[in-house]
Amino acid sequence: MKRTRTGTPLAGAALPRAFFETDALRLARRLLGKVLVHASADGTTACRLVEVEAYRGPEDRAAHTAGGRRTPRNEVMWGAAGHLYVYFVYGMHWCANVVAAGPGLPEAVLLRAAEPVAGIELMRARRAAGRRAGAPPEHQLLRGPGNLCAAMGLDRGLNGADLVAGAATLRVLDADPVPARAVVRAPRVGVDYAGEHALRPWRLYVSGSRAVSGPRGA
DNA sequence: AGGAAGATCCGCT
DNA sequence: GCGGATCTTCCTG
Repeated sequence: MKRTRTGTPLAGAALPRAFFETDALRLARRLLGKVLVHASADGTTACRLVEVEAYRGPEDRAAHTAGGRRTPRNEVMWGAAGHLYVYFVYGMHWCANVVAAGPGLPEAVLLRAAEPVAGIELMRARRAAGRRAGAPPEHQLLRGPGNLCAAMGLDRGLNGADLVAGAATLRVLDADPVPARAVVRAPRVGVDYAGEHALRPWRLYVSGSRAVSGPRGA
């Protein structure tokens, strides 16, 4: 079994469809600590999820599907659970979500931050591409949704990709769950436009992880 | 057809 | 803490 220096195993079983078929808030909680693996042509990268956010269907004004809006961009959110929803923001960043719930229920979990588990050199190379900034320390390679996508090589080509069946390009591997005492719930980041919905504590992160982005209050 | 806003990141003050 | 970069998507007219 391959282990990293943080001790996270890269040998967990790929999680089945049923794991994803629940509402986004529950899925967000379940995803903490799990390992996302991307086997690309350039090599394999894997990371342990430490920060996620739930986006919950038509009623959630912070979600792309607020008010039941269904567009080409958010189409994947309306489909079956266990697929990847990737979109482009601010003219330069990709963001990746795991689709939750079932067809017709547009819920998803935004992947905000993770710790490197495998393929760290490839992550560094991807982060360095098209950038003039110096090399970030290891714990910042996957810090923030845009950085996570960059390091993991997630972009438009993976929008709609199945995390459970079909080509095994992307998988979520089982790993030790994060104990309740280590889970912090906080308001979501960057959704001030959603009014009072922005205050809902649907951002979950692992207490103490240096990879967590944004405000890290007690 | 046009324009405004965006689930961000980085560097500088 | 603030603003600039940068461009797709979606809504309006």
